[in-house]
Amino acid sequence: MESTAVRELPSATLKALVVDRIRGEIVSGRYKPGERLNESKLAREFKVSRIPVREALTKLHEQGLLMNHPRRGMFVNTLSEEDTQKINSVRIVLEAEALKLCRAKLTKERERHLDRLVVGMEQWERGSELDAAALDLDFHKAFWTYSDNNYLERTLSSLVPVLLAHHALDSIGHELVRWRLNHHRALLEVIQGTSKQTPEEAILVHLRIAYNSPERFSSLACTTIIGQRG
Amino acid sequence: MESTAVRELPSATLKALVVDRIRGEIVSGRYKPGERLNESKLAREFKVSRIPVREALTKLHEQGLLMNHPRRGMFVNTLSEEDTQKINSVRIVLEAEALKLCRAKLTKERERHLDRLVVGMEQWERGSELDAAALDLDFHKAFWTYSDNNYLERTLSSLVPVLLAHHALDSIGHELVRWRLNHHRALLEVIQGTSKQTPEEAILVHLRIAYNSPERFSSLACTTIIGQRG
DNA sequence: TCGTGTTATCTTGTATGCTTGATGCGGTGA
DNA sequence: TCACCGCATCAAGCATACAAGATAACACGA
Repeated sequence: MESTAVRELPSATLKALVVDRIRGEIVSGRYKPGERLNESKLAREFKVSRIPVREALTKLHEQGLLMNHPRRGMFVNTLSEEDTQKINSVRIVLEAEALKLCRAKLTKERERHLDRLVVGMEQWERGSELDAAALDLDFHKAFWTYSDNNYLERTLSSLVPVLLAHHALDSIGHELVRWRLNHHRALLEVIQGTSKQTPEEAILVHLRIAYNSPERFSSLACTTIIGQRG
Repeated sequence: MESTAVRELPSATLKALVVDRIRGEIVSGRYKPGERLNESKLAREFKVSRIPVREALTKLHEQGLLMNHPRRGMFVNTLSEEDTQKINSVRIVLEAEALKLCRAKLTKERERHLDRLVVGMEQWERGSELDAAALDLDFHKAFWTYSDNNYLERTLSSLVPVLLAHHALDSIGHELVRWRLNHHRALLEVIQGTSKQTPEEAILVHLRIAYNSPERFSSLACTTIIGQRG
């Protein structure tokens, strides 16, 4: 257990370092869903006291990566199929909104930046799935930012990364990852206004590449029953 | 300074009590926007150690009620006009979605509950503005819950209460508060499907009662310029 | 008089030790 | 044999103590 102590790069605060470290362990799969995280044990492991660890755990809890069983401890959150669908259902609404706003506020510079990100993804070859997830997230975060509404951005940032933390993209296979990465070109076309799809359609198609029924807990799943009012 | 110690009602954890207490002080306006909150001072005031206070502050920070200037302390967040508009712009999208879902998942029992809440608001007479805000929030939280998507509910819960924490309803006058409370009947009719308004229209009208241009940073503000695609 | 460097002091960040509540095991009785 | 009660054990919650960064005031020099 010669786990590198956390003090290496002297950064702002130990808490932040521990947060990054633990998140990394979860995302990379070393801490598995359902596993219990012991404060003292982590403190010994990271060579810090329990306080920064404790605060890091509560932060990750707020972000939804951990479950808290009071006076019992923190557990790595296990995301059920329904949870994933519910998150994606909210995501559809918010990302569609972000696409519209990004389209309305687009500048040449922003367009170039988004294009660079898309090209980067199209050039992805046989890299690791983790890299793919990172590239994916980079693009999404970029157009969230370009919505010019930082609350929209913040909301999406607190919602979406959890999905990627559970290896959602691992199991869908290499060619699907490839397809998904390429599909960001379609999103960019929506932003540029050169697409025939509505933002809702585009983001729905985009999510369907990696998930089953991502719209299941959204109003899109109800409109056929209820009528076209919504 | 005879501030009641916090140990009165023996609840789950001191941290939770301190969170509620501080949030109350902010909402009630005793801690003013921009004011600095001193850990030690609060600890003495509440007769607890700094740890629960510290953790409470970080929690309120995550919720957006406080700003954190690292190694400097926590400050009561000051919400600009733009911030309010940005939050409301996200809120429109999410609450419209919640209305649609609630409509699709409506049961007799839920309908009765929502109706009771509306009646309660219609009977509000010359109570304090704080009570009005509480009633308001109760109704909204109810139909968030009835969307049957707890992630949608959580997202709204992390976004909306901040608005009410800054006396947004104080300055709009008694008759406007009355009007706003009564307008929840319109939202209920949307949920019941007996309204001629779309959910988006209804929630937009609803927010316009208390706020200026709540849609300013949403796609609704862009459609007239960009076209009817969105 | 103004600007800069130094220091005093305050406050957050971190460490360690104690308390309390929860869990699980073993013993006892039916 | 099974159910229930008590006790040992352990980890989270909390308190106290220490360290380090930041601010602001003051003094000194230009």
